[in-house]
Amino acid sequence: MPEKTHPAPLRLATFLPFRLSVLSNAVSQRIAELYDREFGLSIWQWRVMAVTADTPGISATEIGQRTQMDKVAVSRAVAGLIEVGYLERRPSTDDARRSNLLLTPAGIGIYELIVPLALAEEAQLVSALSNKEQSELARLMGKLAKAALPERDLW
Amino acid sequence: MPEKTHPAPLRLATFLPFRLSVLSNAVSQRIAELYDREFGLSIWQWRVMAVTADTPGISATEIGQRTQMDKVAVSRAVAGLIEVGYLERRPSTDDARRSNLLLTPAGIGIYELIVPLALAEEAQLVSALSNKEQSELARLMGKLAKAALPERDLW
DNA sequence: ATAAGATAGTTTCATATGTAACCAATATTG
DNA sequence: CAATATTGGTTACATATGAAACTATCTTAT
Repeated sequence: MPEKTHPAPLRLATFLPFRLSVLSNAVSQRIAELYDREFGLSIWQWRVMAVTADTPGISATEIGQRTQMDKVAVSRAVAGLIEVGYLERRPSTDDARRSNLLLTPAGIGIYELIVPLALAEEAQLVSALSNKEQSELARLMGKLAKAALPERDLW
Repeated sequence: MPEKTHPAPLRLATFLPFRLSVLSNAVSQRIAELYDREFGLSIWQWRVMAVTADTPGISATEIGQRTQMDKVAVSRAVAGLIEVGYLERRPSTDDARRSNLLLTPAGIGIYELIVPLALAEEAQLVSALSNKEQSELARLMGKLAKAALPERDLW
């Protein structure tokens, strides 16, 4: 006689999507608070600054790809940064739809202020892990990311 | 003569908070779409159902603790679930402020439909990892979580 | 050269979300 | 046993966010 089939167990606390979400939220919130409190920046604005610092003259679309932000979010973040004078928009000469985006000197100043704080925050976070564990985590996350969004290739 | 001090490098693509956020969002979005498309449920409603299934008679506050949702989010998710008939609210006899929450038979039915799908989604996600890698990931995430939110203890 | 897409980016609108104010009930304190 | 503080939970309001519509420019095909 067959056993009664038990419904498969699902404990939220061990369910990967849940754990990932909670962990990510906790981390994001911590650093978001830092950016906001100290510099009045949203996380989105910070991301835009980071890629723009890395690639001056980048376009909004490219920013979207690099940061995984949709174009509306990019548009808003860019507008806000221009508003406060951290970003400059230059019309592209060869395509009038595009703009080339650059950090202003003020933006660069802020950026260089934030970077060490952000890295320190990250360092504190991962300080619970050994170096080997850190790189292992990075590797596993990479694999997961590939499984979760095979279309886009990120890292 | 001292070297010019270079600003510390920060590449978004290797910055843990960023990677975590992108990965978590990608995963959450996939499963959110599943819950919504097939059952008209939000992720928050699903979480509430999951812990209520696990602990019938649970209170809203306890749900908040177990799911890391704030009380407003819990309130709204509960209201929605009652609305569609998946959840029942019973006034607690010993404390008139509390309610005891239970899945209705309909709610249980839906829950048992969702569980295998959710587990399958998770399984597909982690299928890129060996068993050893999976448990290692879980372990490392646990450590990180402890570092990121030492106050609350989750897992 | 021109019509029919496609692309870059912004604006609009509807919904989701978080914070603070709030109500009711219980617990605490003098 | 009042007065006060605390807790469980909801409501109201202000802001954030995403989808779709829109504008302007560029590309492609005829």
